Amino acid sequence: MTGLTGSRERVLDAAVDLFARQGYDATSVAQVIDRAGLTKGGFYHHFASKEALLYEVYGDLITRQLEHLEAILARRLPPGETLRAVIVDLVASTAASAQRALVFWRELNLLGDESTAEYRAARRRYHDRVRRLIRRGQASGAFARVASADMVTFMIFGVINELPLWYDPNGRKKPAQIGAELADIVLAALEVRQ
Amino acid sequence: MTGLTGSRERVLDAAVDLFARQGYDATSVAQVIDRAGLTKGGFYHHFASKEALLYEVYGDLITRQLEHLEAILARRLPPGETLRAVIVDLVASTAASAQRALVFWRELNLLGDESTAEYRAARRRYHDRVRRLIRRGQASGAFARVASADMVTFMIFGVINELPLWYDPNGRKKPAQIGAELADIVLAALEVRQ
DNA sequence: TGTCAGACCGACCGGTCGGTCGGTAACGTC
DNA sequence: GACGTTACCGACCGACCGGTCGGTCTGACA
Repeated sequence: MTGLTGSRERVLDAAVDLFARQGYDATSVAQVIDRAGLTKGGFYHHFASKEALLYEVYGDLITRQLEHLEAILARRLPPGETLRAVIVDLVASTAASAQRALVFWRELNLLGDESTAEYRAARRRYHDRVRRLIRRGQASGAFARVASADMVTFMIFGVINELPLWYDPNGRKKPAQIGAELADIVLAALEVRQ
Repeated sequence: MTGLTGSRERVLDAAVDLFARQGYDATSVAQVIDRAGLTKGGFYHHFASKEALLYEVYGDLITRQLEHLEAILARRLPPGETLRAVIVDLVASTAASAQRALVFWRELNLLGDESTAEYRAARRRYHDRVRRLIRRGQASGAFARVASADMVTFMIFGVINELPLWYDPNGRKKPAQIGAELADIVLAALEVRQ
C-alpha cells in the first residue's frame, strides 16, 4: 500500500526522521533508502546528492515563517499585541514541523558554505525584525528597558529553537498554549511599571 | 617552540576548535592530528579512540557547573537572589568555556548510548534543581505565576545553551554583564505585582 | 655503557562512505 | 507495435574513514 505513495515523499520522510534522531553526518544514504524502500539508483534518480536532501528537508519552512511574520507586522497592531502574535505563530509553526526545525537549526551552523546562504539570510532577517520590534517598543515607552533588545531576542529564539527537543505532540500542552505561555513571560518582563 | 607543550593538550585544543566549528562527525582524526602536529600513532598513544577525545572535550564542565550550583543553593538566600546568582554563574562558566559548551550541547543529543549517560544525568539534575527553585518560589509567593516553572526553566537554558553561538570574547559585553542582564529579564518576568 | 619505558612515527588494514552507470521494466503516445 | 520517457535497480568505484602495529628515537637511571 505504501507503494502508492511517491518515493520522493517516502525518502524525505525517512530522511527527516533519521536526521532529527542521529544528525545529518551520522546518517548514511543507505539508511535512508533502506527505510524508504528503494535503492541507490532510485534515490539518485530523484535527488542530486545527499546534501540536496538536506536542503529539501529545510524546505520552505523558514521562508514560510518569514512570510507569516511580515503579515503580522503589516497589521500594525500595538507592540505588545504584535510581539504576542509573532511568538504564538512562531511556536505553532515550529511545533508543527518540529523535526524539520530541529534539523534546520542544528545543521545550519555546521554547513558554512554558500549553499545555505539563502536560509541563513532568511533567519537573520527574521531575527532582525523581532529585535527592531522590541527596540521600537522600548523607544516608544511601550516596553520596559529591563534588558537590551538583543538579549530579549536571544531569549525568545533560544527557547523556540530548543522547543523541538522537549515538545511532545502527544503531550498535554498544545502549541497554542505553549506559545501563549511564552508570550506571557516575555510581555511580563517587558511590562512598564511605575 | 610549541613542541614544549604537551601533545595531549595540543590535540585537545585542536579538537575543541574543530568540533565547535565543524561538528564531531564532520571532523576526522587526520584533521585533528594535522593541526596538533603529530601523527596517527602518536594520537592513539594518548587516546583510546576518537570518541574518547569527545568525552575529554566535555571534561568536567557540567560536573563543575553542578558543584557551583549546589554551593549557591546551600547559601539559602531568598529565591530571587538565588536565581540571580545561578544565572550569573552559569553564564560566566558557559562563556569561559564557550567552545566546549557548544560541542557538549550540540553532540550530547546525538550520542544516544550509555557512555554519555553520566553527562546526561548531570545536566538533567541541573535542570531539575533550577525548576524546583522556581516552583518553590512561586509556591511561596516570591515569584509570580506568570508561566509554569517548566517554561521559565526552558527559557533560561534556551538562551544559555545558545550563548556560545553569539557570545564574542572580544566584544564589549562581558559575561558578568550578560548574566546580570539575563537575570534582570527573568526576575522582572517573575516579579509579583499587585 | 647497557637497559628499559614512554613518546611518537607512518605504512597499512578492513570497512563504509557518497556517488556512478549500464541496464530494465512499465507506460503513455502516435 | 515501435518509441521515448520516467522510475528504478544493483553491482561497482575511488576516496576516505577510524584504528592497528611493528618499529624508531630519546632520555632517565643503573
